[in-house]
Amino acid sequence: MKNTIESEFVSARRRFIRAHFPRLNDMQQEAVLATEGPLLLLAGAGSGKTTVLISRIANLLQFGCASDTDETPEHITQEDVDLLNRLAGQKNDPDYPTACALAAWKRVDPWRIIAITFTNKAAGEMKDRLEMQLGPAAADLWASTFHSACVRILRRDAERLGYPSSFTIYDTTDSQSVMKHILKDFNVDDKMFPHRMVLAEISRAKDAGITPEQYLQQAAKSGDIRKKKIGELYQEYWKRLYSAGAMDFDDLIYNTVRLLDEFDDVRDYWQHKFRYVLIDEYQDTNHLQYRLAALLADGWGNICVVGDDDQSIYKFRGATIENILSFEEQYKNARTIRLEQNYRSTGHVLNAANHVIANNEGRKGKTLWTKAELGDPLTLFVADNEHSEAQFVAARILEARGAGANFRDHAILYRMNAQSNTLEYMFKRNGIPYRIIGGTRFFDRAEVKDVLAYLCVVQYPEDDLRLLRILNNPPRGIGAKSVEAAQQIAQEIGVSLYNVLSRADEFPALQRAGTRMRQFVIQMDELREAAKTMPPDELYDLLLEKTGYLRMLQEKNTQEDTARAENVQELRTNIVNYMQENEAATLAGFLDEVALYTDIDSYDRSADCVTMMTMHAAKGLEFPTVFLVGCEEGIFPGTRVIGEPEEMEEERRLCYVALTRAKTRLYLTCARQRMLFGRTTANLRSRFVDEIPEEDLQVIDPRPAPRQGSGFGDHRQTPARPSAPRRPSFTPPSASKPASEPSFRLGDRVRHRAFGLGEITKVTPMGGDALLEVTFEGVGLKRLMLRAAGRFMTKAED
DNA sequence: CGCACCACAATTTTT
DNA sequence: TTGTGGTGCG
Repeated sequence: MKNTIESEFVSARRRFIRAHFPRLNDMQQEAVLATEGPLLLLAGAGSGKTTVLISRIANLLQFGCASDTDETPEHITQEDVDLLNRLAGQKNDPDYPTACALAAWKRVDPWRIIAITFTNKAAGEMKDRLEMQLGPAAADLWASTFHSACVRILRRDAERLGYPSSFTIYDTTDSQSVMKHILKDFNVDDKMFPHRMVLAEISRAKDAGITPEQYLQQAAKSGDIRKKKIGELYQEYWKRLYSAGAMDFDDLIYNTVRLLDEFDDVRDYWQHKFRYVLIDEYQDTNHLQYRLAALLADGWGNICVVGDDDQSIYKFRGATIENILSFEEQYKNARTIRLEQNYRSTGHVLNAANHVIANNEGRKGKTLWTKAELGDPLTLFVADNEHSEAQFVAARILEARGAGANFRDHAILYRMNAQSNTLEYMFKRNGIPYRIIGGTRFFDRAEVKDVLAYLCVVQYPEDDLRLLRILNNPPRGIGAKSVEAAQQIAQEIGVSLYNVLSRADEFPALQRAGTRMRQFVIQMDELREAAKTMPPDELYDLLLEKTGYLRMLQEKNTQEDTARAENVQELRTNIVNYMQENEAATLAGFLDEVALYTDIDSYDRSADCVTMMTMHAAKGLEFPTVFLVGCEEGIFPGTRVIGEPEEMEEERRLCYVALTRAKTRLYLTCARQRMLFGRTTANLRSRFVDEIPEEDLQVIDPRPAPRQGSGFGDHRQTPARPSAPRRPSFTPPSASKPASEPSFRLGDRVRHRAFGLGEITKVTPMGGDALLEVTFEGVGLKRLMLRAAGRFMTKAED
């Protein structure tokens, strides 16, 4: 380019825009300014990735492609250049808006940007932050998950593929349920073809873009009997979902890709619409998602993917690290920017994480660094068993709390959900408030699924799966036999089950329950009629009332059913919330939202609770103090990955993710002996712990092993011993109390390390231990177990 | 048809 | 150890 006033203007403009984002570091600014063409952003943990994404979008909206083009307005003057130079970063200057207008070039309309994230929560946060920075314009921007973006695209054109535009979404359990039925109907042994395995294979096939027919062809060619069978199951699965007007999670992506692939006008429409495509967490995309991203971005070629190959932990779900590793090959003109400065953790934490991940082979390679201080070294606590491990964690938390920290500053991460039990138990005894993320999700609970199934059937009666779920629930005298007969008929004459039920009197085979079936249909039809005019919340009330579902729970009157009834009520709250957030709230919209909703979305950091979750669930979160429990060979890394180098690398990445969640304090714990699934095992400490440099790790071992190196024999599995001796604090009633344990009585004034001064208001002896109710000043009532909490409490002298 | 009892298996799971 | 799913009986 000529060295004229134009080129001066271009560089001044770039400087000006750069200065518009003063709080970003150089690399972050580069990432924000590089708007055009393919961009790979390798963003390490805690490197301010989200801030960059937000700023990038802000840049597009405010300045368009100005920071990344040589194009200029006509008739540039020296004054223009001077203005930009003078006002760079001077946001308070009255002329600043003028300068901004001068700098802007081809500003982007918000609806031309699509930002895809992996969780609703991430999408929601992005939207919130954008709205905060940019005002209402952000509302028109697509910030959503892959799946909800696909639902939006499909709702518009699913009919092209033969699906009703009102298709329902099957979640994992729904898919499993369909597959189980298929296996039964096909007389296939669940042992030879476990439903989960078949579904995984189908998922893989869809990921590779293989239809059932293609799959069967391939199977025939290879002569593989097993493959042939799976092909048949795949075909039937496809057929059933298709005729139920349903898509599973994979279908949402798969069908969107098909839609864009096969229909030029549809592809043109979306490609033209989305001028800038952003994909977050790119390391976790699968092949299908990669294709979708490419299809969406192909129009303008402006695709920015953000990810961290070291944080890829979802290979088992089909994510392929290849997408990120080969991005530069896929897009020859791609630029790559690395964000390696970490703003989250202290030096020791980062150092440990860097060293652990350095043991992996298949990575792009990057090293996080920080300006922060070294901080405290990590602590490894070697516990005798899982109880003393939990005790250690509880003690540290109470200590910190006593020193002014909040419970919410602490997170406990474990490899598998089963590990949470012991911790929960210990926290309950010590009155530590906690919250568990994951495990059985709210929307996975039977009663919630039941009521949702009712809503689904109201919305779309052809949904056989949901219909079967509710048909005799609450019991209506429509037994398995009658249902089976009706299904048979439905299959024979090729109509939906609902259709058969609605004219059950026509079929002699259904005379037993025919009347009851028709009653049911009448009831559902009334609800469907009501649904046309009634708002979702009222419809919900009517449904509970009419179907007698709530009544059934209330009448049983057991503790469990009361909880279930509460959950059913809780779902109503969800409906009301949904209605408040969406002006044009419809039942269909609510069901969409629910289908794509997960637990982690509802994680709210405001409550003062310790957070417990799996390491997987912790991705993207951060906490001042993190406990990584169960750092043992056989648990983390798990038995299954030992001896599998690739799997081990994924496990190590998981470790990297876990370590980098911590801001300042990081505790690792392992137990010499642990009972899991009713088995007691002795495990070596995790190899990942050994990969942490000595200077970053302080080991606390209250009982160092008396003899060492006696070989593997010490660590092999031992059979369960139900009456194995336990730690003193858990001794059965017969054992004598340690003399040091103080005795507390009703009315005693006490001082607790974490909760401060209080008075014992109730003492309930319980099997050698005692449940204390203590009213603490400023904290309120806490229920504590004497044995567990006693060590944190002294009698207060008045 | 509904309930109770017993065998069996149990990484991780953004959608 | 815990939860779930299948079978058999009342």
